Amino acid sequence: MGRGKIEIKRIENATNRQVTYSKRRTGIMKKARELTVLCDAQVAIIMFSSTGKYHEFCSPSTDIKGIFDRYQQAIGTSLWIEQQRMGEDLDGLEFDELRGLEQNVDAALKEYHVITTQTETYKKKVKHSYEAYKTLQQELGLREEPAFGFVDNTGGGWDGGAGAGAGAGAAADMFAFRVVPSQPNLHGMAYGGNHDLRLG
Amino acid sequence: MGRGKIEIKRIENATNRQVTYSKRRTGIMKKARELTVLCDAQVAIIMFSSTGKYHEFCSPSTDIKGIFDRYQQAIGTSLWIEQQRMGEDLDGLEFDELRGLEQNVDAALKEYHVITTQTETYKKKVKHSYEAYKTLQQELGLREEPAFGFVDNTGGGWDGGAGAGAGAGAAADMFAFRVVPSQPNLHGMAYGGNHDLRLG
DNA sequence: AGTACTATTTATAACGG
DNA sequence: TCCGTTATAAATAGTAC
Repeated sequence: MGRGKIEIKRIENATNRQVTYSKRRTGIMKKARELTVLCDAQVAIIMFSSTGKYHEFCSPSTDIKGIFDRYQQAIGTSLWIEQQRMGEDLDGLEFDELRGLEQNVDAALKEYHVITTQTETYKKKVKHSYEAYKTLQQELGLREEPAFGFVDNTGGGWDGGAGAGAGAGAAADMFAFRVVPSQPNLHGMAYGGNHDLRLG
Repeated sequence: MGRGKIEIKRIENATNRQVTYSKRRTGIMKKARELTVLCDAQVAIIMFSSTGKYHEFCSPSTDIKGIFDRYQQAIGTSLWIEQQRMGEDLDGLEFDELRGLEQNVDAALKEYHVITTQTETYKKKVKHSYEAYKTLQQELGLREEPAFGFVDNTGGGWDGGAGAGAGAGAAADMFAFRVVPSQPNLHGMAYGGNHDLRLG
């Protein structure tokens, strides 16, 4: 699709690589959007360029987290079935332990969510500001259709996923962010609280 | 791109919709693969058809979970910075509480991981069987290049993500699966264990 | 880092097993 | 539902701004 045919192998020239990345990223995002509309499908795409910038696409009426959750559940269900089969050869103890721990973790997540709520209020303010800014930016001449979750971190700001329904989705994001181990911004910060989680 | 131009709107005929989904899914997956090779990018794609079937693509040397984690971290870092800024208007208490809870949840995850290890052994066996099967299938005539994480749940089986480096990644998947709320297969199963998580 | 311009290559809609 | 064929629409490599 171009003046000449190209081999599918790493483009060594960094500039050309970046240009091709931009063009093809746009193409894939468009295809994804068409697929969701034509075929009533849910699609989530995350991309990181070789320079570390990320871009995303997400079907309307949901967000990346929502689709990833659904994916985990789809994978998890078959995993669990496999494990049940294998469990026939085991004494079943570790599954009981897993279930017990799951209850504890779930309870922890609930408490975590409650405490996060207050912070959510402020998070939403940032998000709404950013979205207002994005809307304005679009009205000033961008042809790209709204109502889709394109995101460009070049703006240095917030997740601009337009389809994301604020509320619970935002809270879930917050948690997922928290659980990521070794969150760099936490280092060197004093902790004075004293929450003792005793669950179950 | 076809005998006639089509409007980008939902295809009402279910059969045609499914056919178009299959064709265009293949096209997007191919484009994604080319992008990863040409531009040295990381790409993760999750799709759900209108009938609920899922398909995925993932760059080599990682898995969907890994890319999603990176995405969360990329999003999360800017979130955290925003929150630090907003924190100047607050007394900082909820951040301390969050940090404390994070420590507890992290500790819970560690213990969870330990107990999961035993089960991992069996999970890997399933995975390796599946990969062996896939390899054989490819050698028997499929032209599709290996070394990419295409997955088709139609096979009713395991995540075929070839690039996934077993070990820790698999454990992380296991946890994520567990934490998904309302995991249907857990209902109606007795729990006899008694793990009391007391952390911090 | 976009945008615009084409000659080409590629994807795919419609149709037939 | 999936595979092959073919005319056509779309994407894009190369290029210059």
